[in-house]
Amino acid sequence: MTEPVAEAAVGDVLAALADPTRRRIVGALGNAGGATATTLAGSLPVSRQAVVKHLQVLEGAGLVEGVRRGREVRYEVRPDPLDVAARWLVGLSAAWDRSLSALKREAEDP
Amino acid sequence: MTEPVAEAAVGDVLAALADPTRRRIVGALGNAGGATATTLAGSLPVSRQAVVKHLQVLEGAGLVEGVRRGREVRYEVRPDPLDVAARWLVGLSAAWDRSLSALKREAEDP
DNA sequence: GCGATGTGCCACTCTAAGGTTGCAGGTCCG
DNA sequence: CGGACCTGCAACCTTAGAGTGGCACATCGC
Repeated sequence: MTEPVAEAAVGDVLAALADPTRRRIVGALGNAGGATATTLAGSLPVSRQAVVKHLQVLEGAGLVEGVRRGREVRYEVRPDPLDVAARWLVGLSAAWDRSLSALKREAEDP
Repeated sequence: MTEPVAEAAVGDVLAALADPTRRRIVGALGNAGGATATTLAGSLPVSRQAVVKHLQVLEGAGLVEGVRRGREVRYEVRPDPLDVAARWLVGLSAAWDRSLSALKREAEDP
């Protein structure tokens, strides 16, 4: 029985990406190649502090990382946890497919 | 610019899978090949009604489907939305990698 | 028919997540 | 130095969601 990935870490990533605002944040961070919380708040319908909270959640999931540069904090994207979560989803899907085909076999050939 | 998948549907799947109890439910449903809410509640630390609510959320995301058979409702797993969500994650990861390598190029070769 | 079993729905509680405002503390620049 | 700018922290509000209990209704087996 292979234990592929840490389930809790995947849970953190899924929970982080479950929020629409956070998905917009990671999207903006992705194609801008990094930004500050203040800048992000400018193109979002929420306040700077709300963005900061979201960035902390994302950082907790390992999806972004803040780097202090002078008086500002630049947040960058960190793709590794995404790969882990994607692999987990694919693995689950494969397990389901196996289970479903097994059921089908059993139903058609008792 | 390809718009690969419906963002809202992916959000539903991620939100559904963000809850640990729901992950346990889909796991149990996966390797059991279907079960009823009452049966599931037997192997979970929550009540039957809580399981029913979770199953409704999962059904709303298209991850499971309930089939009535007599007086009981058997819930089965539906892997398609999982694939969609997995593809979305992979696509996002790829976009980030592109963005990161572009930044790196720019930094090393101005 | 009748009891046992399973489901559906309603009202209710409680906690945590998302959001806001206000203020204090660093940091850059004229 | 002193103002302008950005961040960090704390208190607070509001609502969605996770969970429970209770009761009515349908269905199977005897």
